[in-house]
Amino acid sequence: MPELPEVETVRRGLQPHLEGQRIARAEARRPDLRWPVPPDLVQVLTGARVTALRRRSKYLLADLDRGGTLLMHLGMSGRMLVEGAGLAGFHRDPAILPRHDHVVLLTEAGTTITFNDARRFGMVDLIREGAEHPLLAQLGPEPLEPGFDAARLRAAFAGRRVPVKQALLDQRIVAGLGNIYVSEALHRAGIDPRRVAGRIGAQRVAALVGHVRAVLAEAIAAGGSSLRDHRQATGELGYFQHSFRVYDRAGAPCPTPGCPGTIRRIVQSGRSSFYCPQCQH
DNA sequence: GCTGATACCTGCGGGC
DNA sequence: TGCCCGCAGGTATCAG
Repeated sequence: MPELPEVETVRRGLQPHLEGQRIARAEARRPDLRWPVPPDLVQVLTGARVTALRRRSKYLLADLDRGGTLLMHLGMSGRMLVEGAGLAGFHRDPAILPRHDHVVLLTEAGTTITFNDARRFGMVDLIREGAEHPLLAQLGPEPLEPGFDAARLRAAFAGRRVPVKQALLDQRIVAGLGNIYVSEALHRAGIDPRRVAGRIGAQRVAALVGHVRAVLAEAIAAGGSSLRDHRQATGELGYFQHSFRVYDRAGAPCPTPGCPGTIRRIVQSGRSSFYCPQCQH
């Protein structure tokens, strides 16, 4: 499910309920996620106060006052549900099955925070104090921060013979992009997703950087995209899917003014790409 | 080192 | 109505 905008939306929804709160009780109900939940997770979390809730790429990181960090990834179908005190009026979607509640945290304020993931592609792990987690070690720059610029992206593309679509999905090149926003950014930039990454000119790479930033910022402002699974932490829907120009719009007219093209779906590396053959080159 | 294919797991929608 | 198949927002691993 979630790409950077969805994870950031979840983080913002969770922040007031988790940051500064002490975890009164923790439960690890199902340890066999993509990577096994650490056997001491409950012991480490119980009684710890969350000092900060951060995001890095598509990962959520909750720093603990006793040292170490709780690391979470939502995979493709993961959700964070917030229920309990002060949330009157929130009703859990009955389609979210309790049997997929894998990790449950109860804060001292009486709020329950549940990691639910039907497909179990998500993960929950601990970063020990002073250690670096291997999943974070090789991540590229955050696309909304100054470290992501045209020079750096061009250098990362240099010599790469893979299609630009695939290169942008490589989290070592830029962290946080996924299938939806890569298609959207490439359409805005007028770049064919099949174009070889290392053969895109400097000007077009610079434009691409701007479009990546813009599409992510707009999606965050809209609360992310709600397709099959994504909900904000409070259960609300994001609405950026209504702004998709190409994603999941195969057969529709290209939205670029004056373009006579029709959006096409192709498969690259086993995943759908959507683009306009008329205005993306 | 780079690239493409595959696997992981479950739910949903479309076609028959 | 029920069954089967393909597809889905991610990422690590393996073979070539």
